Formats: sequence, structure tokens, C-alpha cells
Amino acid sequence: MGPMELNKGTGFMIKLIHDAISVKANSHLQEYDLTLSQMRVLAFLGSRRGEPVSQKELEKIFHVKHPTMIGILRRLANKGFVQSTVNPRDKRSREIRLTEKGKNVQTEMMLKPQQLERIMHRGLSETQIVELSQMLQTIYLNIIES
Amino acid sequence: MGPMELNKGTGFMIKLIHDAISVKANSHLQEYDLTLSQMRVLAFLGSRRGEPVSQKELEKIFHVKHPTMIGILRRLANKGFVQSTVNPRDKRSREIRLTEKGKNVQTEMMLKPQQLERIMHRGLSETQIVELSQMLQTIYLNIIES
DNA sequence: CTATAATATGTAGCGTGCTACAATAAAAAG
DNA sequence: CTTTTTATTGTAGCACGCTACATATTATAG
Repeated sequence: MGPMELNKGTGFMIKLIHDAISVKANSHLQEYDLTLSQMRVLAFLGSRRGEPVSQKELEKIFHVKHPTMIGILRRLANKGFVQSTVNPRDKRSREIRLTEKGKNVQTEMMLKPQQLERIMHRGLSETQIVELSQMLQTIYLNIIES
Repeated sequence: MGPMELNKGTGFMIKLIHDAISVKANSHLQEYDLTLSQMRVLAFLGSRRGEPVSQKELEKIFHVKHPTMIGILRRLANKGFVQSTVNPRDKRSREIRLTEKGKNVQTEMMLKPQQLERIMHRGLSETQIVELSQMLQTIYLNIIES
């Protein structure tokens, strides 16, 4: 059960880390009635300080297809964290905003993402973290462009 | 839209890569009527050369909970790639084996996983790949143990 | 031996990805 | 101006993670 058996290729390791992050983050976010993907969206909306964002913009920022973002926003809206109104200047489009409840929970959780990052980076030097980030970007672009 | 905006933290990059691998691999595996998770299970069963494996073993090897593995195996069995029989020595347990169809598709796809790995590693030196692998293992253990 | 605990599998239901198909509104072409 | 194309959002249905609850069998305690 040592680290030996973990050496199964980069793709598999990425999957293991992804799943582990989901489980860990979601269990911590349960107390706020939120998931990791939902929290990321709330954090982004909070960074906009009240300026509305369209669904399309959110899809591009989070690199997901539109049915995925619709689902996340629907659940956030059902729980009262965000509000979605038709854009009067383009009735195809919708403007997404934080509600008061959304603003409150967002400010309450501002620090959380950095905490998990710090835990992940334990035992790695600053130099290594920079190199890791560059390699991950390289890998991502390699896949996308293949 | 350059690489600049990708710099959003290790956790988010891991998610992006995970999702990109899924989409790319699954689109290639469509012709075999398989998904990436299903193919990984078939590949492992193929490496056992006919020796049956229990569901519990597969859960440990792939680091998933039992309902997840049950689902993957049920879909593989419905498509005729694997066979599941009760273990006569322990009727709680089930023995999973490849069918002939499973063996054929498994040998046909032996090389595929390495191909995607090679694409992912483009532009990285051997040294970097080793360092990356070590850092990913560190990160995984950091999360698990936190 | 019997009662209890542990183990392996199964079911139900949810969130988040996806593709494919559809509807409405705006922009472009004619 | 009308037609066609493009853009944005929506719906249906699937795979695969998960948790929580349940069932059946084996192992352990008493």
C-alpha cells in the first residue's frame, strides 16, 4: 500500500488527484450547502463586485460546455445564491449576479481555496511549484491541440 | 485567450487536464463502444491472463468506491466484455473475468494508453517527467493524508 | 452453538462532466 | 425587408464519481 503502486502514468495520477480534491473539498463545503464547482463560480462572481456575467462568459472561464454551466447555475439559483435575469440589450443572453446570500457565503469562503492549495504543495519548493505549474500548462495544451 | 489565463492554481489546472483527458480519450474509444474507465479495467483484467479478480480488488486498484466499480462492471457485462460469477469459496464475493470479446478488444487497444501519455509529455524532458511524477505523488498523498 | 461484528456486494439518488437535439433572438446576406 | 446564418440558452439522456442505506455471507465473541 506504499507509494510504489501509485506510479501508473501521468494520466492516471491526474485522475486520482482530481477525484481526491473533489472528495476533500466537497466534504468541507457541505456545511455551506455548496460543491467545489459551485464555489468556484461564486468566487468568480464575487470578484466581479456586482457586475453581471453571462452564462457564455462563465462557460469560457471554466472551460465547460453550456449544459454543464446551466446545471451549476440552476442549482445555485435554487439555493438562492445567484440570480439570473434576461439581458435587456440581448434577450438571448442572461445576466448572472450574486444575491445577498451569495455575497455573504462568498466572502466567508474567500480564503478556502488557498488553504487546499497550501496543503497540496507541502514538501514542494517554490521553484518546484512554478515548474509544476508550467508543466501542467504544457500538458493541458498538448491534449487540447492534439 | 493565451496561456496566461490558465494560471489559476494547481487544483484548477488538474481539473482542466482531467476533463480534457476524458473528452479526448472517450472520443477515441467510442469506436470500441468503451469509455476510459472501462478500458482501464479491461486492460487490468487482460494483464491477469485469465486469473479472476474480485470487485473489491478492482476498487482498491482504481481507488474508487464500490458503487462506482459496480456501475463500470455492470456496463462492461451488459456489453459482453466481462463475465461476473459468484466465488464458490466465498459467496459474498464475485469473480470478474474477460470474455472472448473482452480479450480481443483488450489486445487491440494495448498500445493506446501509452500514445496519449506520449502526447501529454511533448516538450518535456525525461528528467521533467520523472520530477512531475514525483510531485504528483507528493500532491496526492498530501491530499489523502490531510 | 448462537449472537454479534465485519465483509462484499447491491440499490437509490445526487452533482458534474459530456453529446445531441431544439428554441429563440440577433446579425448577416440577399 | 426577408431569408439565412450565427449565437445563446434550454432539454434529454448518459457515464462515473460520491454518500447513505440495505442485504447476504463469513468471521468472531460469548
